Amino acid sequence: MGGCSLGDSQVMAVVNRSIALIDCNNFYVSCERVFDPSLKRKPIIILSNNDGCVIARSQEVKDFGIKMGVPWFKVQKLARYYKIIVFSSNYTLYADMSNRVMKIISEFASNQEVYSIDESFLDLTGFNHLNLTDYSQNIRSTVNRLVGMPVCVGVGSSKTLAKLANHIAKKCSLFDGVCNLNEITRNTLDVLFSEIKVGEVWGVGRRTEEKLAKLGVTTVFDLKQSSPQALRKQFSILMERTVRELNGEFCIPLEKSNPPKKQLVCSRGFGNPVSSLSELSEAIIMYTTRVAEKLRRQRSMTATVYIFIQTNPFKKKDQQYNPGCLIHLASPTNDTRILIRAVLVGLKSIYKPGFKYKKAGVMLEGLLPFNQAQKSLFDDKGSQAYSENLMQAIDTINKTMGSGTIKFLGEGLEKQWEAKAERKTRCYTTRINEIPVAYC
DNA sequence: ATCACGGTTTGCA
DNA sequence: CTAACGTGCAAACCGTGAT
Repeated sequence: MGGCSLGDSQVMAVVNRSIALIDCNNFYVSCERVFDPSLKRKPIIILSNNDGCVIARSQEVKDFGIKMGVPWFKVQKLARYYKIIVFSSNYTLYADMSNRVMKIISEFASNQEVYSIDESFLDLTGFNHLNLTDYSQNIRSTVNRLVGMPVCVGVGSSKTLAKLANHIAKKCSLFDGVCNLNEITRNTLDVLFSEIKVGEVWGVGRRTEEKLAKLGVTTVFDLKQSSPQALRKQFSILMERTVRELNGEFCIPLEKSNPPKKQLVCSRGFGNPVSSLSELSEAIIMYTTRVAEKLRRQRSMTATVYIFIQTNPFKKKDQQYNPGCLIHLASPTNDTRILIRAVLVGLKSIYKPGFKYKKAGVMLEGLLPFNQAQKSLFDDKGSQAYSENLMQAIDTINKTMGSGTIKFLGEGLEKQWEAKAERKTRCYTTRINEIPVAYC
């Protein structure tokens, strides 16, 4: 905090924060467009895993009124009518593009929180001598020039306001991609906020919006004028914070970008329903392998594994059966082989023939840092070291030669159950054999 | 009363 | 021809039994 050099002065100036939220426009769609510019200005849809739901849409598709998250089969005809171009999601490509974008953004401030695959907060407090609107325009053009990714920037004195500002920047072309709420007058702000539905506020979901409506709170302005104390009683501490943040109070600090996860999951629906124990085992082994890789990447150990299998809840006529099984391991591990042994025992205990299973998953809970993992009394130091070296070697080979180069026994090669991805583009940036010839 | 706990709900991207 | 509906987190909330 500047201006505090008056020695014994206890009065600290309350610095008005400047938080920016940089959010990519139609992120998945924009990733595809970077590698095929002919897709620009064309209507594009990206499908979720298993080609199940619509999870990203270009502006043209939003204008057609196709909603986020709708099952693909419900809009397939409409999509054909509008000549919409459809892709399966290519997470490898999107993750790599995200890393590039975040790296560039990180150069614009010392404190960055990567909030999601396409969003990042920056703390621009202390940059107030600059024109932050210009500075934000600079961020936009730099990201666009270096990786071809269009982004919008919202600036406010709290994370909640930065989010809201970003929403405004995206909706009103008047703002030219940057909305800085800190340089808008109080009266204009009130008008602006009374035109935005309260559901747009970060932390207010569908249920909370309904509940707020019953109290007569329907716009952002209404929520901003509400009493934080009163709302805390009816909702929770989160709602109190949200109201305070709307009024410019900085309550929710920026967090570390990659805190180790407390829980790791790998779950997936099947391309075709599965009934046999052998096929379920293959799927569960593959998910266990993936989740164990995540575990080692964040240098953690786990003492429990939870597995589940599920029938299709949308098929009301089918008999439903959704069992799960929590397994406590003798001592914390990150060894894929130990985890596989455990989950197979668990799977056998819950499996029943005669059901059409649609989805399965593996979950690791109560994770602890590798160096804190309490080794069990009878643990043999030699086998511990062997296990660590083996896993490290496998991870390195799979990382450099391509994931799946080394597999664990039982994952299967046929994989009849594997999810559908019939319209996937190439991994342009991460797989040498998928780079288009023209780029070589 | 209060706590720890586990399962459920909510929200987010 | 028909049927076809994601994944991965965190945290609050809430009922329960134990103390």
